[in-house]
Amino acid sequence: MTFDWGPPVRIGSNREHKTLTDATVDRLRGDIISGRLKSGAKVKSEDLKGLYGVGTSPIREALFQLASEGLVRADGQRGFRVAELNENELLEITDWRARLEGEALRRSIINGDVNWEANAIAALHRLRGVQTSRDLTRDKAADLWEERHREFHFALYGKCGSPWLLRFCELLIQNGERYRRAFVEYKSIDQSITQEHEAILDAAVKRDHVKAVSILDKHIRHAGELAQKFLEKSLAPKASSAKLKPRRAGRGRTH
Amino acid sequence: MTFDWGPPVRIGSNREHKTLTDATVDRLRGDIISGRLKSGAKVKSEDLKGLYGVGTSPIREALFQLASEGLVRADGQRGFRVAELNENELLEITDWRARLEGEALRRSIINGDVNWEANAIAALHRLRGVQTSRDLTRDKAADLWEERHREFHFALYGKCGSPWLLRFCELLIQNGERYRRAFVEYKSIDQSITQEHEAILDAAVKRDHVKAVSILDKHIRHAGELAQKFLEKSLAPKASSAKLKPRRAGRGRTH
DNA sequence: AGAATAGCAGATTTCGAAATTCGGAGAAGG
DNA sequence: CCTTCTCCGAATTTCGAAATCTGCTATTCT
Repeated sequence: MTFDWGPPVRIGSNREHKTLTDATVDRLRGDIISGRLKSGAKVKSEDLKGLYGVGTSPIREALFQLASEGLVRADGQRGFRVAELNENELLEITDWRARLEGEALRRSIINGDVNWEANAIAALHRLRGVQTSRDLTRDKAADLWEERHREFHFALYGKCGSPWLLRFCELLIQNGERYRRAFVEYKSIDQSITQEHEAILDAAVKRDHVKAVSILDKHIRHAGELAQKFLEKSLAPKASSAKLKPRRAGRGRTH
Repeated sequence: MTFDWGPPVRIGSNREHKTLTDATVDRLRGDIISGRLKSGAKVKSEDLKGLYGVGTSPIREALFQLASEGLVRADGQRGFRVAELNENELLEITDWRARLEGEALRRSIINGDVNWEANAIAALHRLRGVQTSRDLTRDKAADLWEERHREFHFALYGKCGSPWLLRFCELLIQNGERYRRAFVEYKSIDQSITQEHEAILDAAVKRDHVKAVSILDKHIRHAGELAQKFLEKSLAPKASSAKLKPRRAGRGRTH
């Protein structure tokens, strides 16, 4: 009967979709974060209507929601486009992720009970499970790894006791993930990333929040630098491919 | 020609409304923050359609946007309601406001140029201008004071250099303002509040960020405690008025 | 009488089409 | 030849009605 307070904290795909709009939000969000919809691409509701098989309203409603989350920009009465990626924002997101997620982890370690530990352990185990997948470049596999990865992090932060903090982390993680998936070509997961996860969980379960937060900080900045390296490489070097963000997004006028 | 990066940072009422939906968002947000739509109240699109004189779509799109901002909750297929206020959230918002706005102010003082100073001074001057209004309980006057107040704070934070930080501050301020306006019965502005504004601006212009941030911190926690005091008084004491959230909200059916 | 089910009225969600708006192509004028 | 204005097609926004869903009420069965 009593409502949860604080902003709704919901990650990625929820099991039950009561509403067509909800389903569309998740699907669209997934397509943007994963990079299937490219940075800066125009989003034509007409196209999505066909693609997702829903009417105008759910798509439009989803678009407005994602605009508030920073994944999409509403452009006057000129429709919507996928938010542009840029290096400054990556830096900013990485920095705030490190700060806020660090705080969330610290508080969770202080507040967390055995159940919290169990959830985190379970989440890391599930993450290990998809780790072994050979081919993470395939959409399906990458989606799955990222989902488990998010779940692990949020299992860690779950007991921070602050819905707003969780919401902020969620927004940052979501937007940050776009950079990894847009630029980092990971065939298989870097071993050091995996080790960091283990180390964070270990310190967390031992209630050593100083150590845990310190590793998490390194983990996040590490990921940020990796993405940044690729991003620079993509933007700077060969002016030939300068027009990355290839037009191939909108399928309107080929040629 | 080039897009601003980072999430869109827009406060309250924007000058130009290109789209009916945009106008509806601002209007609805105003009605929620000001308390004209009460905490927990059901939001019937049918009612708003009549009240605002627009069709289903703009209202629905606005509702989804506000849901992402935390002012409204979307409830399965059971429609929307104004987000509930509660004491825990007030505490949380106050704490995060102090932290994040403090950081925003610190960075702005470090980055800010003469123009930034000028804007802040001008904003405070405009705030002083409405300060003299006799009757701040009237919607119009309170709306104006709050708008100027927000503008002053944001003028201060404007040079923090971090769109995400600004966005977070914006969300917190918005949601925090609801508590003041729901519970604090301010006939005239407390003198100490006014003095704090002056002191913050003074320290900011003198580039003393330690002092400025310290006063800001006090300012925010001060406002939080004030709201909390009233909130407790409203919730706890007389079970008689247990059904606070008096009906007088919607001016639709004066029965 | 109590519990469970069917039916109904009120709301909400979803659709498809009408009305606006944008941006460019082409004509007219300098 | 360049600029400005007008008109047209494409896309977006907005509306209003049809389809669904929810929660309550009345009815029926045990």
